[in-house]
Amino acid sequence: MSTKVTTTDLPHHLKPEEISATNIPTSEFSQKTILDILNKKCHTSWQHLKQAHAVILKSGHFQDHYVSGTLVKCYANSRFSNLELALKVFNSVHKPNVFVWNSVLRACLEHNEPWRVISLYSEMVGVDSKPNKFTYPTVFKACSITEADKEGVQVHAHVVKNGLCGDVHIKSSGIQMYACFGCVNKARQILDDGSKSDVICWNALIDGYLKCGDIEAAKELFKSTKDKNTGSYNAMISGFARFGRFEEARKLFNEMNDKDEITWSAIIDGYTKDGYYKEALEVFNEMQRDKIKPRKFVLSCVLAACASLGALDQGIWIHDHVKRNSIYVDAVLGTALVDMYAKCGRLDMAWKVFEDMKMKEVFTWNAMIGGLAMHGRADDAIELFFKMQREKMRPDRITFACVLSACAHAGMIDRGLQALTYMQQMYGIDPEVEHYGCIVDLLGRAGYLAEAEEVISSLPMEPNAAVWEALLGACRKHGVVEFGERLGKILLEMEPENSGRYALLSNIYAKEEDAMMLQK
DNA sequence: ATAGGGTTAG
Repeated sequence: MSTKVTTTDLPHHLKPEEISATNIPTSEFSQKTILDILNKKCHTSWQHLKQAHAVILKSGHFQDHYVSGTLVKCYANSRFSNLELALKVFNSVHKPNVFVWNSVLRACLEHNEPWRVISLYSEMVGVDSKPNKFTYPTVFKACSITEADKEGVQVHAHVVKNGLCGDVHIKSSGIQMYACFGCVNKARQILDDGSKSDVICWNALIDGYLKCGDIEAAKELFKSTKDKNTGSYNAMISGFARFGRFEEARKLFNEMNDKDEITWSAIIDGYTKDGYYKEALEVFNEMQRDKIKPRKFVLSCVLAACASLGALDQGIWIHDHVKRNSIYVDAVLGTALVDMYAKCGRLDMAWKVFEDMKMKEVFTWNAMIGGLAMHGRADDAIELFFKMQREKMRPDRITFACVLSACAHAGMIDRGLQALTYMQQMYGIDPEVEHYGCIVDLLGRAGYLAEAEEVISSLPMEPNAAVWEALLGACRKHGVVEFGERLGKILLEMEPENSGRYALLSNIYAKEEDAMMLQK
């Protein structure tokens, strides 16, 4: 092994002086020692990782694929996890073997770059590095996430060609993938291909049937599954809850002996999605009596319920729980907190959480901008909207809906119309029905009813109920009875089950009565 | 020898 290191051997991020600073005689490092260091120390200490990297380069162990593959994993999975560095290391490996390839594919998947997984996989096949049974679950999953159905089918063909059909890991991820594409029959074929399946394969198909809406097939399969585990129940419960079939969900739930956090959050989330917020909070309390420690999944669901109920006390309790247990506030949990505080009228607290968050995603900004908009603080909302762009966060269609609604609430017609143009020209986002709803609201609130109606009649799509509702609200505000009445009837025809519409319509009549009383 | 699968969410 060569002990000399030239700069061309180096992944760019490691400077020559960082390598020479390692004065330990490299001959003392065997492969086993290096792997030990990588696996034990380098996940938490950046310093250790860089030193180990230097030693690996100096000692020539970099050519050892077992070592370089592990190094790729360390850069991707350590606490400082950095995909770009992992890729740099990978790119400097000469003729990577299948282990190194698998490590880099995994790294991309875990860093939410499924497209990269697919393109690296085709590169891998192109350079004739033969994938093995560890490669395919990662690639199938990447195809599922990106809904790359053509690629997925091809990859499946490779599995067949390589004679790996019988592997249960490949089977379960393949079933999951086909179900994701809506090809539940293909998924079934994989299960029934004659090789052995395990409970995870069965669960994947149960979930597949439920995702495709075939509840009866799922029930049938669940019944015939011999060794059900918690996951089998969880799949059924979340499926039932998704379709609003709470009695059946609850029945299975009650039958279970060992519920895990997923079981609880499946049912809590089901209630929240269907608007049964009180029930969601009750189940959450039940969960605590059962001594299951809630973590971020459940907490985010419960916060959503608190937000909708305006249950500030419960929300604060959850925030305290997060702090007491030093639960990491990721983008989802943080956004749920911001949203809860904002909807409960505590913009100050929402702002504090927002500012303290390290990981903000576009939906985090949306929650804060939307919260400000909701409370009529249009100027602040717009300012935040610009700040977001200064921080290189790209607004999406929801951001613009929030900004438009801020303008509508504050009666800023010109700014609202500007924002709409800006959205199209700067970000190439075509306005959708939700944006037109905001524009109708914007014009209607300010009393430009004819213009608002004009917008509706020139819509490039079918107006939805929210659009008509915005106009109806405006009619009510400005006491235009006949027009409002006509609209109210349109709405009742569109959504007869929505009782809020009756209230709105009756408000219009009430306003008319007031007017008549005044005339007398 | 090393590495991989299903079920919760925004």
